[in-house]
Amino acid sequence: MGSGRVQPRALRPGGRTTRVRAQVLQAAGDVLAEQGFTHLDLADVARRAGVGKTTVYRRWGTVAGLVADLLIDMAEQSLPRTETGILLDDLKANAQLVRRTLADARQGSLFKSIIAAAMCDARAASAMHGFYDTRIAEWVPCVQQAIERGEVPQGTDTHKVIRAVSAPLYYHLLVTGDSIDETMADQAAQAAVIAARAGVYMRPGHS
Amino acid sequence: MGSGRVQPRALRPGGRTTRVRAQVLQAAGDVLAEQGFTHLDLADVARRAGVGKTTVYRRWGTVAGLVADLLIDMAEQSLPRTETGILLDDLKANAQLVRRTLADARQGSLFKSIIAAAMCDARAASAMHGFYDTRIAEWVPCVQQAIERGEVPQGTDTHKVIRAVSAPLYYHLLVTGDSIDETMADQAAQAAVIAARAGVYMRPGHS
DNA sequence: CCATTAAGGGAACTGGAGTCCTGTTATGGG
DNA sequence: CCCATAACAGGACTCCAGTTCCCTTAATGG
Repeated sequence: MGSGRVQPRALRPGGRTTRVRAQVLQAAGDVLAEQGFTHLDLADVARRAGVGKTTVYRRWGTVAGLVADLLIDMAEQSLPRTETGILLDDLKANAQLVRRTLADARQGSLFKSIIAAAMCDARAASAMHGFYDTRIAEWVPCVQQAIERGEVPQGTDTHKVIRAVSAPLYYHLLVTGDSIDETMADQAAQAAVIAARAGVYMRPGHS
Repeated sequence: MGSGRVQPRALRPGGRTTRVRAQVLQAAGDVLAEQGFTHLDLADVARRAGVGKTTVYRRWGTVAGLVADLLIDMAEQSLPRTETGILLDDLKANAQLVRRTLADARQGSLFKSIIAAAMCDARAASAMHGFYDTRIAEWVPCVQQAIERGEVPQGTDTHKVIRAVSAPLYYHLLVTGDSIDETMADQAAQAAVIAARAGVYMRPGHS
């Protein structure tokens, strides 16, 4: 092929491309929060973002693809984590953070839309799994430290403990529509700690 | 208005109407399980049900409306409940029932689609809440009996205990796509019992 | 049985989501 | 500073989900 140096891919992440992505993701988040998953058409997103409709279709293709990219973006924006030195208090802080997120008008609606997308499309689903993996991993050290302090038994599955905190809150969102009160969030943390102490969340292969 | 007796509503629940509903709901469930929420168009449902497209649009109108009616139908089909006399065993049975439902190819996909619908539409959401209310209420007596036996403290919120069993299973479905193993279901039951015994799920106003 | 009228069926119509084509902008290398 | 081209913008086009209109079927009451 003569001089055909196969350029592996000459992407242009500079200026405009990045700006367009930011604008589109912002608009997509707005629409998802305001109108919901089913009312999201890409033309509308493009209009709000002040961007050509073709661009959105070319780069993201489908609603689910857009949600997937939005989740990747969200996962990168890490939230600060408290560290009190007492497992219960750390988990209460986590539970309250989740509660506030789901209670917030914009964030709450946005998460509902994201869940809807994940239930409909495999790509959006795995993006969401990645998002939660990231968020859960941020809080795992709390449990790890509790193990080292002897608060919970050796061989405890740290991820399971963190998941046990959020689970009742998300489930509540699912089965009853109403928002989660602070008491319930604290209860979720308490239940997680008590079960972890009792050795319910042991990794397989530990006594 | 002369002879205008205002007939409150002269519905015809006989033969055909009921049959059409059953056929349409069956088809709707099939499509939701096979194709998912986003790929559900009412014309396709009508074709599968062997029913006129207009009929489906007239009676149910939207995808969400169809899901709502499907949930009402599902809530009516009650499932048998075991009663062992030991709270942990009862809740393990419940957890395994939920696990099997979500693990089943058809049922699992169907539930994902239903959740998607509920996250998009208020009517579908309240239908789903009603469905879960029914299902949870069926298992509440297990906890009530445990209170009477003294297994868990007086003043325990029975509904919260039942919800605590399902919560980790649904959350797992959400956060990681993979199916739920039997160990995890048992753990969910164990955690619920331990937390309930410790008095985490007390109704407000009890010591 | 027959009359009445809910309820269903068929087919043409329509609006907007998604695609395609063509021209324009601005990024990055030299 | 300039060229090559990645990436964007605009508008015409297509196709089908959802609507509308009108006719047919069959449930109900007497």
